This record gives sequence, C-alpha cells and structure tokens, in this order.
Amino acid sequence: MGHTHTSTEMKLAKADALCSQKGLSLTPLRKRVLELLLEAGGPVKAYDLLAALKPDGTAQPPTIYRALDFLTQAGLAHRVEALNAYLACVHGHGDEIAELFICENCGTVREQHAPALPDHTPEGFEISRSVLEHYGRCAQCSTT
Amino acid sequence: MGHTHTSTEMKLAKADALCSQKGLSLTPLRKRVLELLLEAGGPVKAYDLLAALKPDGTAQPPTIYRALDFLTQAGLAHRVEALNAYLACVHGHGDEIAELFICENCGTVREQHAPALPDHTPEGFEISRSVLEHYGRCAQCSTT
DNA sequence: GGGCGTTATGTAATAATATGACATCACGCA
DNA sequence: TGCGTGATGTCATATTATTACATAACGCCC
Ligand SMILES: [Zn+2]
Ligand SMILES: [Zn+2]
Ligand SMILES: [Zn+2]
Ligand SMILES: [Zn+2]
Repeated sequence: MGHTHTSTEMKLAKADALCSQKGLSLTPLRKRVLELLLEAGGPVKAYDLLAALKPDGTAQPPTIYRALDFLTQAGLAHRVEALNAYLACVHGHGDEIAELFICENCGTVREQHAPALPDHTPEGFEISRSVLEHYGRCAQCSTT
Repeated sequence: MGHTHTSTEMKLAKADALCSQKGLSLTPLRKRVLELLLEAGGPVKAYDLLAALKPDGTAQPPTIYRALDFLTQAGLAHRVEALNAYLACVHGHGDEIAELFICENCGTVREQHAPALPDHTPEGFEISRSVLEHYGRCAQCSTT
C-alpha cells in the first residue's frame, strides 16, 4: 500500500473525528468526495468530481454541489474562486484563514495560514470570509 | 448636472489619457462599458452590463466579455471573483494590487491597495496576479 | 413495531456564466 | 487602391450552478 493512500486514509479518519466533534455527519457520499479531493492532491472541478463519483454519468449536479458545500462549511475543503475548483484543506484553520499560492504552470497549490484580520481593514468592517489567492509560478517552475 | 455625472466624466477622461499613454485604444464600446461600471458605483454582472448596452437584447456575450477583458487588462476595472462581477477601478495601481472589502449587506465595495508581495510568500514563488477579497459587513451595516 | 419530523440523497429541469469560431467592419498604411 | 491588423457582430456551444420536488434514511416518541 503506497504512502499516498495511507495518508489519505489518515486524513479521512481525522475528518471523521472532526465532524463528529462538531456534530456534523460525514456521510459516505461526502467522505467519498473528500477522498477524491485528497487523492487529486490539487484543485478539482465540480463536474470532474461528479464524473468520478459515477463514471456512467448518472450523477446529477446537485449531488456534488451539496457535498462540496458541506465540506467547505465544515472546513474540510476550500473553493478556489478564480479557478471554479475545489481543494481539500490540508490543515484545520482556527481563527486563521487560508491563503493559496497557485502555480499556473504545474497546477500545484501551496496552502498557508493568513491572519483573519488583514492590515488596514477599514474601520468597523466585520469580515466573515476572505478570499486570498495568488497566481504565478512556483519555485520549481520558475527555475526551468 | 449632478456631481456623480461630472465625476464619471472626469474618470473617463483620465481613462482616455491612461490608454493613449499606454498605446491602448479606449473605443466607444469599451468606454461605454467603463461608464456603466462607474455609474453603477459597485460590482456589476456581465449579463447585466450586456442588457444595459443594448436593452433590446441583441448584444451577444462576447461583446461584453471582450470589453471587460480589455478593461481589466488595462487596469481600469477588476473582476470580483467570488461574485462573478466586475467593478470599475477607483485608482490606478502601480506595483500595488487591489484588495476589496465587500459588504454583503449593502453591496458597497471599498477598494484599497495591498503590497504586491504578501508576507510569507513561499520561497521562489513568482506572483503574477493576486485575488484579495474580504466579505462581511461594512461599518454602516454593522451598527444597524 | 408504527407514525413522524429531520436530514440527506435522487432526479429533472433550467438558470447563469463564459468561450470558440468565423464573418464583417474600420482604419492606418504601403 | 489593396492589405494587414485590431475591433466588433453573430451564431453556436461549453461550463458552472441552482431550483424544485420526490424519495429515502434515520432517530425519536409513543
Ligand atoms: Zn485550509
Ligand atoms: Zn509549478
Ligand atoms: Zn483598482
Ligand atoms: Zn454595508
């Protein structure tokens, strides 16, 4: 059994624990979608996930969008806004939020934490959600 | 003649100047789209712009997407990724990039500058474009 | 065990957003 | 004038996402 597979299983187990702790139910369908995201190791489009769920094409869009909504709400995945794609979250976030560095050459995404309150937030503005995405070339791709 | 109108005209004149300086041509169509964005004073959807361009519904999508591409390339407008909407840029950016604070209650957007190189950028990552959007409640809407 | 509310899923239809491909037009320039 | 280039017009289609309603699964009370 390869390393990736084992790692995926561990992450799924962690997700299970996190969900039951929060009173959320990580159903087989939702878990399967998270597994697909983890296996992909990068951003995946909703319709690609849909096709992977049911290769015969019988799964309908709401199936995948509902699962993705759940996962993003639960903090187990992020939506990459400028790609219309979804990404498994690689580490729980507390107060901090996700900041993504997306390589346009090789497609890899590096996820980091960023402070919930950016510098120079306008006086009185209450942030409920932030989108922090940087596009460019990763170190690997820059040198070639 | 009201203040808003005058201000829009001034901004259009500035845009004209900026374009000729850069060797870009702010054609009537492109200028009209920018004018619509300026008049709206906030994010507008592509198909709404399209409808405004030709209320009889004869304008086709590529018309508006091409104009928006031009305006965003020229730095005269921004795409608000998480809204699928477009926004006139209220001030030229040099090296700095746009950071948007979007009120989900009243729809107003506050645009600020942010440094092109965020803290903790991964070693060697070359950023070509960043998306910085914060959603929440503005000061006005927080107090009510 | 039988009703019953709640949550999750299945399914069909459609809406909303965006692009590709090719024709035509306008304009500067040899 | 003829040509090359950039801009626009137009038709078709692709991609992304939601609404609405039916069904299923499950716990809970009786
Ligand atoms: Zn994350
Ligand atoms: Zn790369
Ligand atoms: Zn701007
Ligand atoms: Zn507000």
